[in-house]
Amino acid sequence: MPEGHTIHRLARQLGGALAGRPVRATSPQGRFAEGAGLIDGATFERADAWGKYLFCDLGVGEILHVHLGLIGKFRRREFPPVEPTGAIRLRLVGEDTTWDLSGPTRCELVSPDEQRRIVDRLGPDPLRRDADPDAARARLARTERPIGATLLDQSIIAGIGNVYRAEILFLCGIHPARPSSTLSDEQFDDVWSQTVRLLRIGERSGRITTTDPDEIGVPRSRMRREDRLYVYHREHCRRCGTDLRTDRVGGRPITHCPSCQPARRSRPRRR
DNA sequence: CGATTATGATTAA
DNA sequence: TAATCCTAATCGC
Repeated sequence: MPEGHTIHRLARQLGGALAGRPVRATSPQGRFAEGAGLIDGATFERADAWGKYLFCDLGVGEILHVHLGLIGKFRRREFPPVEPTGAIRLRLVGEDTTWDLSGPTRCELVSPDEQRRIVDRLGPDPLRRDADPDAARARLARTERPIGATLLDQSIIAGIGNVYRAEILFLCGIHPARPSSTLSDEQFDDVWSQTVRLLRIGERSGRITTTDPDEIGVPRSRMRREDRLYVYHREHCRRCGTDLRTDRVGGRPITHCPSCQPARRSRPRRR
């Protein structure tokens, strides 16, 4: 679940459900008991997402920082709350909603200074209005690291994860091993605009869909799981049927289509 | 019932 | 690069 779109969606949902209202905070599992105690009874001011990082201001000075990592979930539960099942690090109960956080890599209270330090380490977030793609363009222009690796680097662009990087490179017709610095300006523009487009769809729908409904012949909302992606976790290219290839790039597996994303002479392949 | 897996990131080596 | 952390669903025996 958790790439940038998940966190932005979550920030919006938490804000919508809790902003301006008092919340009760507990740590049923016990591992965030102290922090929960400090925000218990406070008024939830706002939730904000930067890439995959979530910040909740409860007006107590320190700010709640949550990072879901690979397996974390922050789910809405039934109200009034019932005894949770499983390991719930943090439970927030508003006036009419219940939220359970499990499995985060980070759940902590940070000072505004620490928050600033975290955000300063991040590249532009394609889901934020103020995002400046030129900062990312400049970074990519001066590194030979493969584009497959730099797209995962949160200090260059914040919010892309393993599914989106594979799908973005597919849609742009770029081989994952291509040195970042060799992308043309047009290719960078294509990468950026596809990223913005796809993350927005993901934020709106709550799931990652990258395929074109017209190409699939089914509305996005009714697509089956195997129709939603072109290459990620697939054996054959959803567009051309070619046998896909999976390599390790940037320490994680990435699948690409040798036909749609040729290694050399690569050119964006448009529909 | 144990092993495996997952859309992440940091630390150690 | 590898080890490590966090949890729950799924799969094989």
